[in-house]
Amino acid sequence: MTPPETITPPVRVQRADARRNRELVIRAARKRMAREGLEAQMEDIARDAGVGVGTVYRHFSTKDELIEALAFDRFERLRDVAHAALDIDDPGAAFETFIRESARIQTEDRALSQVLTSRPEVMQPAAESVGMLDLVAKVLGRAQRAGAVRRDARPEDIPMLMCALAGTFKGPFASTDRYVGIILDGLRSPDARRARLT
Amino acid sequence: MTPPETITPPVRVQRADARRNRELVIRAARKRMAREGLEAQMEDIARDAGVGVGTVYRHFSTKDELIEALAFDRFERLRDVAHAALDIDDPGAAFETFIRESARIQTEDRALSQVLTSRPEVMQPAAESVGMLDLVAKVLGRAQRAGAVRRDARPEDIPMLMCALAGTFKGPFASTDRYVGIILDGLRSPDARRARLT
DNA sequence: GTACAATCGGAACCAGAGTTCCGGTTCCGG
DNA sequence: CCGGAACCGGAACTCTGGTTCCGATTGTAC
Repeated sequence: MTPPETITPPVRVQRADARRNRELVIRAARKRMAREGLEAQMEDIARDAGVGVGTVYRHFSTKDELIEALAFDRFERLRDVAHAALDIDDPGAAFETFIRESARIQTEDRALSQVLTSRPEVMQPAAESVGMLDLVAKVLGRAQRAGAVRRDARPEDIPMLMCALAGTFKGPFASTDRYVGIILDGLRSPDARRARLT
Repeated sequence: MTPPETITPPVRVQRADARRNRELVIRAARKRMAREGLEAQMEDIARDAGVGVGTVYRHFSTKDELIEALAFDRFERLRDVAHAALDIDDPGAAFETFIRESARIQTEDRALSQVLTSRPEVMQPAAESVGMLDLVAKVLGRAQRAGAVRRDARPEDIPMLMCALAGTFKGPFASTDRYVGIILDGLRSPDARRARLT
């Protein structure tokens, strides 16, 4: 029997500078990609983070892996938004808040909207990891039962429509709020829409 | 005075094979790009057309130029759709037809939707060359005056919303018709929507 | 039929962006 | 403090895909 104390814990604790640099890289990547989208360059990200490209690759062995990490991160935020919506009493208002808030998050992050529209292989696992579809189904179902949203809307429609909105942010004069409003009206149940006008 | 007959007409008539090849290239490019989007490769296009890359470049001195040519082409089709819509008597139906038909055209051509969502510098001249905005304004205005479409919709919204739809075609289970329907409902005037339900 | 200019084909070239590599540096346990 | 493993930086490499070049070919005017 080897004495127990010689068994080094298999999880090597990361060196402090490594941990710090990883954080710097993530922060820089988030900022760059929010502005420039997925085509932001590794070189630039590294420079912003104040490290060399090599360091970036030590932490994320590939650009896609970095993108994926950021995507997961964003979806956690979306999950929080959904949870917050579920805390709102009025189901219709909850739904609207959820949609508007998610749209805002996308507006602020070009990379996210690109992942949504053209990287299903990245988006799906990220969405799944936070149980996004279930959450959406909850928010939507509640609004439908309350008669605020049309019956024939399906949970999968929501991400799809978010994708759709994602496309519009680049246009010369896109006022996303207007489009969100139009889509919300399109999603409303006829009754709800009529009620809104009084 | 030089004898008039020696003055060669400045417009050199293109050789027959050149004209034919140009057509082949365009056709091949259209097909490839409809399927694969803007990232379709010159090499592949050339192969499909049965010519060498050099030949492609003789006719379109750059990939962007080729893309532009195809875009112009597509916009001509959209213009025709708009004209056809203007021939429909019922303004509301005309509007709906126009939207649905344009959406269909986009569904069938990935490159077009990519140009719409991420190449304003290509799209704008193309749209302008066929007077797209005016046409849209006409179709929309008529529907609005007839009370079929909400008053606060603006002509620029339409291309924007088309852009939006363009984003959704790639998703795993996108039934574009549903989304077009939702957006149409969102665009309808409350009266029109109510009337629809009876 | 001939000549010559336009055209063609595709190998070679080039630029950009991701990725690798390794000598130098830094943290950390003893 | 010291030794060495972990980590860093960034020059160099690679791979991809657009673009160029030029000898061979082909259409057309005479």
